[in-house]
Amino acid sequence: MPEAQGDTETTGGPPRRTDRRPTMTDVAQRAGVSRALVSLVFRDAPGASTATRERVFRVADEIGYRPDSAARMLASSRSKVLGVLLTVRNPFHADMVESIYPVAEQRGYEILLSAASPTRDECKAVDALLGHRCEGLLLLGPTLPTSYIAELRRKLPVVSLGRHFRGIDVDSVHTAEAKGVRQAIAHLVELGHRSIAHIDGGRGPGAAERRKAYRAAMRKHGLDDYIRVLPGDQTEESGSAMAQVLLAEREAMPTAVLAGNDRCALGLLDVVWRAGLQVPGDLSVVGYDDSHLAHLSHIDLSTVRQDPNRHAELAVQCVVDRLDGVRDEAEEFVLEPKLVTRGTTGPPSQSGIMRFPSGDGVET
Amino acid sequence: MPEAQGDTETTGGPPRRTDRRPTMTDVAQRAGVSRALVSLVFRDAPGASTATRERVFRVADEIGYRPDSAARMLASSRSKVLGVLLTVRNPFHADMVESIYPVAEQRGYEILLSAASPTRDECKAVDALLGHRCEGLLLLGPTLPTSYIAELRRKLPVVSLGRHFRGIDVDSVHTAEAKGVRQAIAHLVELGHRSIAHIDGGRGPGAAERRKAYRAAMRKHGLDDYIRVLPGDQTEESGSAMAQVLLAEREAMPTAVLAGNDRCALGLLDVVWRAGLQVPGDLSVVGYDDSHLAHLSHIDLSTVRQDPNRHAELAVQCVVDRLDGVRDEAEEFVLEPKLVTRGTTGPPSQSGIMRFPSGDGVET
DNA sequence: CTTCATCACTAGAGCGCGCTAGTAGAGCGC
DNA sequence: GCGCTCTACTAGCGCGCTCTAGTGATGAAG
Repeated sequence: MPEAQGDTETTGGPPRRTDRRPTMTDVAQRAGVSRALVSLVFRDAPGASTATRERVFRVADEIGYRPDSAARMLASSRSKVLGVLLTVRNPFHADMVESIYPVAEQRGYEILLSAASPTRDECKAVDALLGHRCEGLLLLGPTLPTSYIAELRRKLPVVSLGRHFRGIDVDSVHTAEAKGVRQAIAHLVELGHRSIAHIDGGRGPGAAERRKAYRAAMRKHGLDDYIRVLPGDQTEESGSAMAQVLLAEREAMPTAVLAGNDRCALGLLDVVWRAGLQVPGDLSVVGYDDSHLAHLSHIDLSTVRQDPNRHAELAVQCVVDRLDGVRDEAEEFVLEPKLVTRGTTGPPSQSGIMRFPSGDGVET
Repeated sequence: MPEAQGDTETTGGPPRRTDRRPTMTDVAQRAGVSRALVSLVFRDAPGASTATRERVFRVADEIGYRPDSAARMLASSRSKVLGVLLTVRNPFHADMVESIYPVAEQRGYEILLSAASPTRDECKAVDALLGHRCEGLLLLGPTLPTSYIAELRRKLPVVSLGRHFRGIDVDSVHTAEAKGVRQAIAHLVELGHRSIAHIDGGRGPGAAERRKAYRAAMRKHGLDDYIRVLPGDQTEESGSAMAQVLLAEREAMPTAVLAGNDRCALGLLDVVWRAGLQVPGDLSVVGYDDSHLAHLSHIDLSTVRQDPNRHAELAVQCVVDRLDGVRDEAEEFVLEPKLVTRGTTGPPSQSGIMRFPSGDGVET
């Protein structure tokens, strides 16, 4: 049977798909040049006159030609694609993704997203990226084991955002967690807080460092006795659960909490607000990340800013440099965090319940 | 300078990247069969003995072979890839993405994610997907103009989730918005509410229908005089902004609010809780979507459930059917919404005075 | 015996592009 | 005329795979 491959004018063919996608050959024919020339033009390579260049673009536009990235990457054995592993529910990841797109584009790379979720583990998500010929991988707060990352790294450049892997040849971009935590604690202490608890981030990126830094900072301020790490996991759930725990303590409750991240802080805030406490009067709360949730006006969360844009920039540059063979040894970019004081921190209330027994060694 | 590129067998090549990726030919050679046979095995096509099949898989595993999807889609002119357009910040989209992955996989399709954001409009995101040879498109709550969608549809099967486009040959999967709204209003009325406001979703998916249904439902219950649509846009911001507006009204404040979606409800709740009001006593709140945010234990939001899993299933099936040529005319899948009553709805408190205990807890 | 179907496998032509090597023609100096 | 360079273009191979059209080997039917 004759198979009329519908082109510009439909030919009432079999119940097949829509129009055949135009190829470079179509453009070449219509523009009266060779296929190679069209290729030149689309790669923005030298060797075509301005007039021809324009004509080619015009014709391409007319017939709706769009370079086929599959063929392109096959032929060039360069895909110009970077894979991004993210957790789809994480707002800070969302922030970074938004920053990654423009940076990658500027460097001439496309971005492929692959989401990990409860039902789709990170390995699987990474596999999908590899199958699509990514040249490099940006892993957002990966929880993959070090050995797996090392294995990955043998295949392609990998950069981990928000988590540093020591001992293996993998680049990383993360914040100087300790510094951020120190700033947060210093801020709270300056406001007059002494009983400052920390909700831990569990196995989450940066959690271990934050925990450690919290303890150190508290000690530095002579608040050893107030050190209190509550278990958590960087989700709203853990924030609200810990809020319940704290509320149950009433008078013994800390006057400030450093949450494991913004999500955790939000969970906590919701419960605290709901219980009728004043923030920051009855409880000051500091988050971590400064994800877009934090600066919603009604939340107005004091938090430690991790610049997603800068993360993105460095990470993309990292991978691209590796691909260009500019660099050979692992690099660790440590970004300066910055405490952003908003509305959830303030002096502990003077008028309410006296939380601290005055005159037993605690300075005021 | 000599560049020892540590791989298994160094070939002192140019300062190139890591190990060459193994190809089908490598597997074939090592397994002592033809390339075509390996192809057969990996496509799970008939024509290979079980023994050979196993051997091929074993060898492939040994050398770390992974089919190259670029080459595959080029050769087959079937990419087996579906593109998903999402807004990376939208939690309901996150829910749907999570559901789409397994469903697509089961149908033998891969998923490519492309995120729209304030700095990357939907057109651009769609373009990226097209460049990657997606065979079909799932658009999550698209805000693209109808004409653009129609144009897209001429190139490939498209299904819109959460929004219906009338008059064009595009499939859609969405909830019977009116029904959900009716359930919500009926629930509130039954609890004794009369003054029920609605925060509008602006141009968001389903917003127009919900608005209309809200008005109709209120009228049905004889509450014409209480009809009140507050402007909004399905974000936390609009929820909190409207909460401020309502709080300022004190005694005149409605006793219940139907928010444009869950995010909006959350923004509203935060402000209301913070102001010291009791939910649901002083104000009942109903969301829309039942995104994962809604059932966080501390939020415990009454909301109208839109089943993301079912959305995903139908949408994928929709596109796949089109690709298989099973169907030819546009189809509209309307899903049953289901009111989920949780902790944010209850009878209104008897006296309006109760709602503002101290008389100056709220700034105006 | 021949014929034919079936099974297990192979040869080889593309898919749409990138890219190297090459060509035609113009311009220029001698 | 010659050779030379430079610009503007083209021919055609091959990236890693799929897929049609085969090939030989085996066994059953005639």
